Amino acid sequence: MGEGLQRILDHLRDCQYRLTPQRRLIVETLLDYSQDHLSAEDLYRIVKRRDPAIGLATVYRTLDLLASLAVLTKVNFGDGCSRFELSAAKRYHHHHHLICEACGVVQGFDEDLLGGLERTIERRTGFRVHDHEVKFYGICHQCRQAAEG
Amino acid sequence: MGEGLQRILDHLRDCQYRLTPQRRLIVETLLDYSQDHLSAEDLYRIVKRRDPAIGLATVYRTLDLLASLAVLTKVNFGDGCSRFELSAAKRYHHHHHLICEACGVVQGFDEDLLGGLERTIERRTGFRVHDHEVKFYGICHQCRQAAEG
DNA sequence: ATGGCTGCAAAAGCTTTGCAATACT
DNA sequence: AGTATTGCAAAGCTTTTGCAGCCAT
Repeated sequence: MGEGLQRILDHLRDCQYRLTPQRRLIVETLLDYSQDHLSAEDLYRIVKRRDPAIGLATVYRTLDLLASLAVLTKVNFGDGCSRFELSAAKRYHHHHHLICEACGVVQGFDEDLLGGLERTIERRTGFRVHDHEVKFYGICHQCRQAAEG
Repeated sequence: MGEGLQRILDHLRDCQYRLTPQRRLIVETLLDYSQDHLSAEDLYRIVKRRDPAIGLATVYRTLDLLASLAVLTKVNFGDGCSRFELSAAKRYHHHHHLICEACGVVQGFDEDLLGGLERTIERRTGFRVHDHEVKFYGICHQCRQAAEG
């Protein structure tokens, strides 16, 4: 079993939540697809292959639970549904997204874009910033080649 | 009549769209509330006070139209609906958002945070970036005072 | 036994669509 | 006349909720 999986399951237990087979399966699947940004529906379709009895509501409830424990982060790419990513992916606030307006692919991008800026903002606006999120919209390499070729 | 209003109406006409009373009312209202981030429902409630016959579908269709003409930009603050802002507010890519996690207020914020970065990203990832958007999550001044006071 | 969790189905939002009626050019 | 546009209602989607039954402690 992966170390990340064990850590998440321990965290669930520490917070007094039960480790049901459904929750375990959902967390495992999320880790299997850690590079993607799955929607609830995506995840449901995948876990249903392994446990046909699972219900969509359970998937939603588990995603909410994991988000409330900060295991997952909800992200919205404007395609009509919420998508989720492992919070581990954005440690240090250096995780951002490149969104291709042609094919819709979302690519993670890790770089300290705004280090030190949060304090400047607090001084100027009175907002105490906890987190930030940058989305870049453009055209990915492949779509550009397809358009030119 | 405001200059901004005239410019938008001209733009509509230039693109071969009709200037119906409903569209005119919606654009006027959007300009009146240019500081806010209205949802379709918000806007519907406001314009309905001036024209009780207007339909919600017309509001949605007009918002889509204005967004497709780049007059408006759709933004999502994770509250379950799309909100809109005048694109004029984010000329130069220097318009960002501060979102208070306590009271939900959204404050615009204009500063060149990422100038010059888009080329760096293109060199490193192959993405040609057209636009970007930064959201800062934190606690606003008032909520902090309320918590401390 | 108690309380958490599940699956189903229904309901709730937000948004889109089909269509007949209407208004504009 | 011809076509874009409207308003209504219905449908579509994602997400949430109520509830009876189930499972773990």
